[in-house]
Amino acid sequence: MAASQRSRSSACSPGAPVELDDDHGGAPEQADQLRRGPWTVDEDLTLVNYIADHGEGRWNSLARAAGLKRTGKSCRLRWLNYLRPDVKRGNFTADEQLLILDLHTRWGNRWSKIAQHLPGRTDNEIKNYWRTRVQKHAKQLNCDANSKRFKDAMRYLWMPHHVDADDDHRRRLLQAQHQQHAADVAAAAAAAGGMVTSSSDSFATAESYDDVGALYDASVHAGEILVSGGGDWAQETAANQGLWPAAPDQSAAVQAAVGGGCQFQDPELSGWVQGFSEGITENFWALEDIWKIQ
DNA sequence: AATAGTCGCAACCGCCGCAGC
DNA sequence: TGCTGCGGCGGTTGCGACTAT
Repeated sequence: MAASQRSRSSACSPGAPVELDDDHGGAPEQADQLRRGPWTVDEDLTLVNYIADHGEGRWNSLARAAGLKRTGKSCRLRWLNYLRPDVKRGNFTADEQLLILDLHTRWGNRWSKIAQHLPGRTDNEIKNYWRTRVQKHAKQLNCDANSKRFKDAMRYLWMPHHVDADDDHRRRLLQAQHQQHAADVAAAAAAAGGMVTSSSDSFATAESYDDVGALYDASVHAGEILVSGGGDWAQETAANQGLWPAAPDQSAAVQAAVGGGCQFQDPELSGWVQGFSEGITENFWALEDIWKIQ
């Protein structure tokens, strides 16, 4: 679990008591014993086991009752961002990236609101993704990540792969994600001595390819997965399906789309995107990921 | 092989709004 | 009405891992 992650060994090393400076950190009598910094495996297990037995919520009293020398706030954050069984880890899929782009256009930095539409993703993860990757590429392009121009370009680059993906491909993607997820849940359960169950993750119980597909379809219907969840780009994509070339490689896809009648709202975008695709996309992990899968 | 620079992300910080008293 | 405790949010930090030289 935590052992597989890079830990943050700061001046507040694990086990080092610190003074309480949290704004609502919990029991004052424990202020001189509170720990900060990276969580240990033992702490993770304690928290997971306690929540499995008693449920989550009331974080300060939970921290005390569980015997954790952490603030309630820290426990909540650790659980929500890392320990929850339904937390999905790994790279964002093309669908997720497009969705983030679309939702960010609507809501800006409302990360928690955006995260509500990406099952298994946390606001912290989406925020980190946006700040480290999206903004990096916007910087490379010398434009604002919030600008319409940048977002149009990103949608353009991702959309051909997005719409070319047929249902089987989507299901394979989803299956892979949830197999990993199920493995993570199983690992968590094993680490917790079998006390953790994947109660909220129906995908983890899927036994066959068709099960995953059915769950996927149901989730899309239920709005849990917003593959084409009402964003303008998605509607445009659906309307234009068939116009995109089935590209054998990344550069060919971009070239074909640029020269293939793609209509940009910004008349200058076509040439700009072409330059982008020639110079920068090799660093764009999302595209690599997409093509790797194909 | 050593060093410097960059990246990714877990964890922390500070603020806000709400509920209960 | 003001105080206190709490959950939640967005922004920021800092360090290990990775990459370039």
